[in-house]
Amino acid sequence: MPELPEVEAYRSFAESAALRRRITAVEAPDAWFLKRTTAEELSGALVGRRFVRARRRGKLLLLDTDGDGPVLGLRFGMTGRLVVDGSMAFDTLLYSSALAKPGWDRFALHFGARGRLRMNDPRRLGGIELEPDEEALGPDALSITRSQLVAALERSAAPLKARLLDQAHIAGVGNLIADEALWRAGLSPLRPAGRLTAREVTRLHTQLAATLVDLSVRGGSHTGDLMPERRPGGHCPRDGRPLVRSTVGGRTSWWCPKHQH
DNA sequence: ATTGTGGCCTGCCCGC
DNA sequence: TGCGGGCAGGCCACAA
Repeated sequence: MPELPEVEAYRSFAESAALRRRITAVEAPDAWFLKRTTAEELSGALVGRRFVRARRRGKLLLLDTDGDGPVLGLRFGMTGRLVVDGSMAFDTLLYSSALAKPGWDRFALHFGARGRLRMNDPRRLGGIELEPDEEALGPDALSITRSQLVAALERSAAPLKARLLDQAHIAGVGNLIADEALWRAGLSPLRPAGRLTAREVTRLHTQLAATLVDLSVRGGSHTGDLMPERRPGGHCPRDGRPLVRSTVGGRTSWWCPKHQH
């Protein structure tokens, strides 16, 4: 499930492997995968150009093209992988087969005869977009400031976790990282987002940043301390209490009833 | 605008 | 051995 750490790895990989190469062809066999665009439009917009920069905002990977070319936006959904010249940024992805079967290639750009950038996505939940609306996303979770976090939470009656998952307010937090950060911060996912104390906001800000850095270093959003216990019968790794499971913000959520309030 | 719900997509895993 | 159901979740459309 690509969350922020995975997409950041894809960005870094694209930056090292896909820039300054001439795009010679667009291969878009799956029209479903193209959002608000077509194979013809993509071909006309991209062939002959080169990527000059790889950026990321939340879970959206952005590839800038040279000249007055467009921005290409890549979304990975839950199972999407980035493959360049046969190499993947991550070899394994939870909830996704370890194999990147060729039949799951949904989109590719050719760099001459041999080079290729591919998106391999078994479940087709990702997609490709030209000129995505970057401003529709909130500040990136990795660099969000405390005051930006306050702004994202204040006056919201939604459950805290639902707000954290709302990409329009904070970009990049997915289900696993939300559970991990709330567990570390000792905050219940059910707390009304706008009712945190100043001290609690500070704790959340600190622990969200620590979670993102930790999981990136460890190798992905499924490497959190809570993760192994995020299952029926699981216990809090901190104090041993049976974890509670319920749906919050439309997502399966696990948290500790003892230390998360 | 806010908040909640359901559906999309498909592979995998479990129980029968 | 095959089959059906449930589940995973990022994102979007839609409702109130």
